[in-house]
Amino acid sequence: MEFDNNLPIYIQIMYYIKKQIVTGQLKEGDKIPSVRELATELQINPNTVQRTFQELEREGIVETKRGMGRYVTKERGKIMDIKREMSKELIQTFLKGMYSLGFTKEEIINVITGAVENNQSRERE
Amino acid sequence: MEFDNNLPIYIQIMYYIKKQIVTGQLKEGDKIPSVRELATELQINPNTVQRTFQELEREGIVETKRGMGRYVTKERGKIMDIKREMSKELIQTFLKGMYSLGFTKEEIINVITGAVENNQSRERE
Amino acid sequence: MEFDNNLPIYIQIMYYIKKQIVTGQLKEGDKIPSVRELATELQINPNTVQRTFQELEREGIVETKRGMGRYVTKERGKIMDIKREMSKELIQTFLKGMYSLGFTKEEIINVITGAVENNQSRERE
Amino acid sequence: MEFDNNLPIYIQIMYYIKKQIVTGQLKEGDKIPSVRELATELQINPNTVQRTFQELEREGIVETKRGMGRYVTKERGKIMDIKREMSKELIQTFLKGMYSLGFTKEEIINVITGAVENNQSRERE
DNA sequence: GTGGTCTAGACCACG
DNA sequence: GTGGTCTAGACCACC
Repeated sequence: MEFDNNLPIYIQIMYYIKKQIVTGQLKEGDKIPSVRELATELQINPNTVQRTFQELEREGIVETKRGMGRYVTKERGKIMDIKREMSKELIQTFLKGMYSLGFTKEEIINVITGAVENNQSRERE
Repeated sequence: MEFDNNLPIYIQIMYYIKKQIVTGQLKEGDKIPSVRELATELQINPNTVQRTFQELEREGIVETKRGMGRYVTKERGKIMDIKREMSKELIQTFLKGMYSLGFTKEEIINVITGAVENNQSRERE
Repeated sequence: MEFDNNLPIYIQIMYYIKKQIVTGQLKEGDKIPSVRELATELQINPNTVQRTFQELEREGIVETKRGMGRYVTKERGKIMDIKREMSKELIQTFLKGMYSLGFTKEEIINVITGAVENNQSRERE
Repeated sequence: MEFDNNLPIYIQIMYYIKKQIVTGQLKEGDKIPSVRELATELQINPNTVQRTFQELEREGIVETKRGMGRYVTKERGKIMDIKREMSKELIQTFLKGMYSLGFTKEEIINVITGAVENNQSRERE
């Protein structure tokens, strides 16, 4: 995994894990890797991983069982929430940006339809 | 103008000016405000404005005439490039995000069409 | 290190570091001094050093690892590029100047051969 | 004539005129253009031209005859001095740079011989 | 007037 | 500890 220098690493890992949950690669109740494991795997400072997990816990996505590791929350609703929330933010950022560049509604729909059909930006990283 | 605390001020001003150029509020060859002018207008430090302008110049959007101020580049092509580039980046970020959340092409088109028609995120700022 | 008043300090430090890389005093992957270190060592303001490093980074010569310092790029090719680029620029400036003074090719070769053998300008700084 | 943004315009014009003198396009005693003429021709501020001429006068290359305009000095020695001085500076800058990049004497001669024969950097601007 | 550079010192997020 | 950003204020060269 490569990191984007403009974003805090711990945020990027959060996204990484959230995506795994949302797309089902990590299911409800699954154990997630330990701090040390993930740190050596991603070649980063354990403190950074620690911070990632703290944030995920704060959001209620991950739960700690003392001495047994960390687990994805079992609440299905929570997981759906994440997906909805993340997509909503993506959409808003996108639309706000396009509007401020002067694109009209029609243009936006056209441009997205075109991009999706040309499979654009599916590759890359 | 209000600033978002999560993004460097100089980046936000860059966007602000780029948008003005892209949407035609600033035309090719127009003089842009001096460092000191903009600094007092936006209530920020001249150094911060200076940095903004340096970046814009590096991108070839703005040109400096020694002792006479700064001007929007006269190359029309450059301006079109900026618009294309900015929208392309928005689209890629959006699509990449949606795909990685597991959305299909059809879902993406649907969700955007819906959002656009409900006028979402048009207000704000 | 002494600074020439006619050239921005940050440019002079850039050259200084580039030379160290090109001549092998700094090798690929080496850690370079932190902003604060170099600032106190050179008796200049940290902001000035910061600017130097930003420029070097923009040129791809130096890479930042968040919270861990900056490192010379590991790409050997890049380093060779720098040397080639720097010498090419020296040569072009020199030749262009000599030609525009009306020197012929033979005269230029003669004058350089002579100068080199008399060890000119080897001393100084 | 195009100007390099990194060098003061008045310096660039000084070089421009000196070259014309050294290469014989302007001969001893020739009248040089008036401030106004040169300013409109080069599309720059008359103050800038004025400053150019002041500097040239300070160096004894140009003489003012009140009400009659400015003239290239009639002293041949002076003109030879300029050429020698300008070339000497070019050579020193060049050699100092190459040495500090780690080039040896032989390499410098080789590289210059090669460059001269390939007619490099003769074109451009 | 303009932009370019520099200093001094501060605060913050990150690892 | 690290780098990134910002403020405040200064000085300079240039036009």
